[in-house]
Amino acid sequence: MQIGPESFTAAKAPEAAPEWDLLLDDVIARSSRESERKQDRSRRTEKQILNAALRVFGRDGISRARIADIAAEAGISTSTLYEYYASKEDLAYEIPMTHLSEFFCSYRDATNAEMSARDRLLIYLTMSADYAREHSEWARLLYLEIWPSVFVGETGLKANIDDFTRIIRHLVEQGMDEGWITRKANKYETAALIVGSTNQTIITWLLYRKPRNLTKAGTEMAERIIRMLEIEASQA
Amino acid sequence: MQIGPESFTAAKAPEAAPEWDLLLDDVIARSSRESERKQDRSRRTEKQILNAALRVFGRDGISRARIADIAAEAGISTSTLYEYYASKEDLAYEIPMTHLSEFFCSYRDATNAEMSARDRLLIYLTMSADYAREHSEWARLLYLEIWPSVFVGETGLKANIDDFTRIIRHLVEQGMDEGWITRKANKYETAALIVGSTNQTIITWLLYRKPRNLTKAGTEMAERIIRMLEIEASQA
DNA sequence: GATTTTTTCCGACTATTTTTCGATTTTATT
DNA sequence: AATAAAATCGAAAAATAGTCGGAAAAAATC
Repeated sequence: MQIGPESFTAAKAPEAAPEWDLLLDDVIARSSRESERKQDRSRRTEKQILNAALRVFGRDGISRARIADIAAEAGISTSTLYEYYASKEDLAYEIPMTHLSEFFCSYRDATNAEMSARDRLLIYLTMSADYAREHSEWARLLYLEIWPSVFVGETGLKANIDDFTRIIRHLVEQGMDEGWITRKANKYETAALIVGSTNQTIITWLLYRKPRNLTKAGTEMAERIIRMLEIEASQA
Repeated sequence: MQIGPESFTAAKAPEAAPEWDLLLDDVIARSSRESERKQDRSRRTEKQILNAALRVFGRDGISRARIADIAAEAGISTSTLYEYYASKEDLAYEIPMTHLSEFFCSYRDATNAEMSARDRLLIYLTMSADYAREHSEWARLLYLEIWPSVFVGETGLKANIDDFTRIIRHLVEQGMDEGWITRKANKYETAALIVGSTNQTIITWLLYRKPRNLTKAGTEMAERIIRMLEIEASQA
């Protein structure tokens, strides 16, 4: 039995809702960082750089992409680019942020604490796949180059990527409370199963454009995993 | 009904065994390539380069690693290294081959066509995780840097990585024949679920060294997936 | 609205790393 | 031992990343 702030609250069920909202708010706050630039002009430049970087990185991959190309694509000189980002790596790791933030926001808009964890998980996985389809250049960068990178740990992006799986772990816990996810299996293992299956579907599509319809494949995969978890939990 | 060599064989069951062996032989043949060097001296150099590259890439990652460091580690000049590999990228993509070949061989030794597909799948997944633990530098390179890379498609390595999942797809088909994998779900989807879950476990371990015991985690994950597939198939 | 301060931008430069090439050494062949 | 072939290396070129001081633009102050 743990001693903590929750010990003094009356019931557990009513507590779940605000806790979920707090998690999402926390995640969104961390992923959306305001520009520190003073002039409109340079906030525009900032966006131009990020857009150009997304295009060039998406086309050439991080290692093959050249800073000079990105600067040219953004319509500025290379030295100006260095005014904004200390290195190519820094720039690369900055890109996923913006979209991740947008994704988390649209996910928050699409759900609310009254929904069951089961539905929220289904929506989360479905939206992940669909968002990757809609923003395939960004997804290429995130899923194929940055997520698995050894060095994410050294950047501010790490927390954002961890948040992606933290949400799933949280939903797994709620799923256990709701009774459709077994408590016999380790929650981290369950989360790995969910994340891994979904990401594999997305990655395969990014690399081979198979299956053709990622939205459909993502939804089917999500529905199947949830169904399998339910059946598993219903067994003795 | 397809017309082909198999049409003239008597039964289908006896055919399954050689088919499996052929697949494995094919995979192993593709992954193990002999050196084309004429002198012993340079076959030694070749190995020194690959060993050095594994260490340096594993430590620094592909993009940060420097050719000069690898050459120094191998005890040769950088220009000699270029005599062997046309570029850093070429070198990086050559490394996974040797170990993949070794993995496929030890997998073949650990199984035989008399075993059920269920057991062969269990062993495959368990051995994958265990092999990654034993060769963590190599695994880092393969799982975190090369497998997801956009450019694997342009190299000879692509076929070897595809083989890794091809074996799983083949086992899924046999699992359907054996009746413990449902035919209602797409076999590619089932394979994605299996590969994704397993890889996610390995990748998490490589990045965070969690869970502590990868061999145990890999085995548990494999057993759980198979159990879930069995339950799924047993449902109406 | 002129001047001062801050912010942004760029050209020219340096530093680092990759890659090439011809000369040299080593090994195999006769 | 002479010759050919294979392998190695040092030095220099090519490519790319990254720095710096001052000009230009914008904002703030008077």
